[in-house]
Amino acid sequence: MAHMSSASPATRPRVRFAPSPTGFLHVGGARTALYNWLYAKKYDGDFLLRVEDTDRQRSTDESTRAIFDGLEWLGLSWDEDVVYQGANVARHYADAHRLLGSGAAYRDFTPPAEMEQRRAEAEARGETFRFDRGLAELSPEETAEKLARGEPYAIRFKVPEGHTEWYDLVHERIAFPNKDIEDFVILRSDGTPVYNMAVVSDDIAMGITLVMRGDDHISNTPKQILLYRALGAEVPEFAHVPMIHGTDGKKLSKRHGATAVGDYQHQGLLPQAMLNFLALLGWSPGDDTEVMTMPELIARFSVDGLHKKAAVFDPKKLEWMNGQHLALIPIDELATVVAPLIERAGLATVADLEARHTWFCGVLELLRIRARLTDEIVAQARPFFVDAVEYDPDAVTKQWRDAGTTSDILAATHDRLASLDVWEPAAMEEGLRKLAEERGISGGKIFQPLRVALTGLTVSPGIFDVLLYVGRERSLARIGAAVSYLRQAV
RNA sequence: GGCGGUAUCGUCUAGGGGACUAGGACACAGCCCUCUCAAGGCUGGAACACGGGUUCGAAUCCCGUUACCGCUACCA
Repeated sequence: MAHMSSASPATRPRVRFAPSPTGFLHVGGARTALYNWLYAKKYDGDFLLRVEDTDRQRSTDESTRAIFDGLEWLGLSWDEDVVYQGANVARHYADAHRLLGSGAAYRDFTPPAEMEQRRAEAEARGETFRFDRGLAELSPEETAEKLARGEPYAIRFKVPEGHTEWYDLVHERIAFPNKDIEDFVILRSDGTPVYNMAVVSDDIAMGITLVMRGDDHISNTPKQILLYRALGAEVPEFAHVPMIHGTDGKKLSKRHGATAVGDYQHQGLLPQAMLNFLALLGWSPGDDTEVMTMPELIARFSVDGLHKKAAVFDPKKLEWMNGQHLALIPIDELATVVAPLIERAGLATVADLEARHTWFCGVLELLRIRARLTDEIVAQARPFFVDAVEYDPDAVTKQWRDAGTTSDILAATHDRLASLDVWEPAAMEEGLRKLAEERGISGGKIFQPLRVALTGLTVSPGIFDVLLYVGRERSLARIGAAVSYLRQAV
């Protein structure tokens, strides 16, 4: 679409994210919010939040809270006050009546039950039900009569002849013949607004310049454009982004595992990794770049890179992405994120970690490269915090098979380390390699049993780093304890 | 059913007429590195849905078919 410049907006853009508070913040919603947020940041616009709570049956305060929490965790902060759609029903009502007054809409006295019956009958005959304006729109006399009798009525929009089209920022031109659009209800007979009416009324009031939302709204768009025009308002730009599917190609749902962003937060994901991953699910910078920080994402984001095709959510790649960000994040920042988790695991208090900040960061440096989730960091941090380790049975059978020779080697290892002048990796390695040479065994024959003695496990960071961060006293004590344990076992 | 949307490795994608024997990433397999595990490096298998056009030439443009998705409510 050469004639549309989607590269940058002419006026200060105002975009919005408009979730219904009927559940938790879904990854699909989070991504829509992200794209809107990115767009606002990129072009120095406003990112507004509107809670579409007009469905009183399904909307809950708990959901509203969960959506706020999710957005806050992700760092997708919004401008201005949150708009609650339910607070604007008076305006929606007034706008619907304005349309009635101008002749763009009409009263429909048909009881909902009758409409339903007609629909069912048509279906029973195997026909496609078509709404018949001729049956719904009454003459002025009939209308006046029913009005006088106080009969309830809904207000329907009178869809004009012709066709409705727009240049979607992701799909380019989309057109609908108006004959395929029924005269839709904009105000129910109980006086409450229907979705399309509320959305358009609110978007106009909020000064929204670009409506970026899921492509499940494509068929609502012509109705909304018609409403803008009938209301005499400027039609905003539209960008319909694709859906996110589960691994079976179906719309993402609970069956596909975690779909709420809160679940990922609790699984040990970094918000920037979640955002980076989500950004790439429906958008591409145009080259092979994948791992990006938020500033990079803002700099590179463009609606031109938005995709048309639904993407499948791959948790494996999300984890990989998190691993990349774990390696990228400034260590102090990581310490801030992990410290509360360490405390929750009962290993140390946040205050304690602050007091030993340098040491703590050193431990994190050791673990971050090996972990994909912050939870894994916490699990692997255990040996650095506890007083005595528990021996993993598998580790014992694998590395301590022969208790006699193992205890012998560990005892020698203990003495060699204890004789060191300085407690630092280079000296440790030199001493232990020399010991191995003297005994005519490989280094691994010393390092592996030692690893079990220090951590209780078969896997850990480099053994000299473990010795360094566990510290001289505790290391020697643990090795001694292992020797006793093995001698007792003999 | 009607209308609309979409269609490149298993998955995320690059590609916008010749640079494509189709590139990268995740996952998978092997190798290297190595005290274990990761990380990292290297290698490998793996895709243009199908059929017609347009063109000297199509993954790229057009049409159709198929498949999938969405909408079709006095839900949002």
